[in-house]
Amino acid sequence: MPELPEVETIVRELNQQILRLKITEAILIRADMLKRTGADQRSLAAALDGCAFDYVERFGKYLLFHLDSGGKMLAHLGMTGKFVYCRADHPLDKHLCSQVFFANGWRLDHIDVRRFGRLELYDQGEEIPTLTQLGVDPLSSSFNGKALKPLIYARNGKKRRQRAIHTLLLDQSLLAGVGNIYASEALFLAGIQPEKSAARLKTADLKRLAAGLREILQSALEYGGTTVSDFRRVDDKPGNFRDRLYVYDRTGEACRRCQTPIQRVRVGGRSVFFCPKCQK
DNA sequence: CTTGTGCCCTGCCAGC
DNA sequence: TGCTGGCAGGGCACAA
Repeated sequence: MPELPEVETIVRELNQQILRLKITEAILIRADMLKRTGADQRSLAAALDGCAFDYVERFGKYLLFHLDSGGKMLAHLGMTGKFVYCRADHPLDKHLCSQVFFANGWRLDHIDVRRFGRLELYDQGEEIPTLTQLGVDPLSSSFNGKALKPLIYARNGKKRRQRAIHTLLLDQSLLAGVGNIYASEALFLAGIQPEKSAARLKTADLKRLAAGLREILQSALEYGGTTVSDFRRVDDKPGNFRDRLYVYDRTGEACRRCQTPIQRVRVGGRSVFFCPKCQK
């Protein structure tokens, strides 16, 4: 599942490979992937044909493609989405959702098995509400323990949140880009039990949690992201961070720090992994 | 406002 | 062997 490091990996690769290439044709194959009202099968071609991408940006787990027309294409990869840049005659994937053909004889495929992902088109100057609602980005320079305070205090006032800290880490309006894998990993690095109520966290816990988030996201990025099953880079190759995970998907395996078997629990309907000895 | 639930969708796997 | 049911999950709509 593409989270912050995986999306950042893709964005960097796209910026190296597809900028300023003239788009000869864009085809929407799965019309239901284009989510905004009024969008139909022809909308993608209408927005992209004859243009070129100026640059691609990441906001949390979203990719924002800037067109030289001033228009923008917002993409989310959901659970199983990927962008693959390949020669125009490369075989078609069974789960192809859209294609962008370039004048250099290559194409960019958007492929998504479960179709939890989405594309949205925006005109020049149009506001993108999806992005303005996102919380702080854990790789931004200003990110620290203080930036995590919205996780433990309700939006208006001093009332403390009672929910499990793991659940709050997944809330994109509080913290943008963290998903199930890195929430588990960061809580391990911070030594915090994932079911612990946010109300019981202290300033020192938030400081360790912020440091843990930065560390795990930064190192995952250096390894091109984590592939559990579906994530692929733009060249269709997997990321290399899976072997370095501390707890995620390691039920029963030895903790890398104390050898205690890693446990799996359900928190807020999600599978969460932790070391019962290292995390309190 | 907060919090919880079910839905979207397909591949995979256990069980018969 | 081949079918079936359950499970997985990010984001969103909706309910309480």
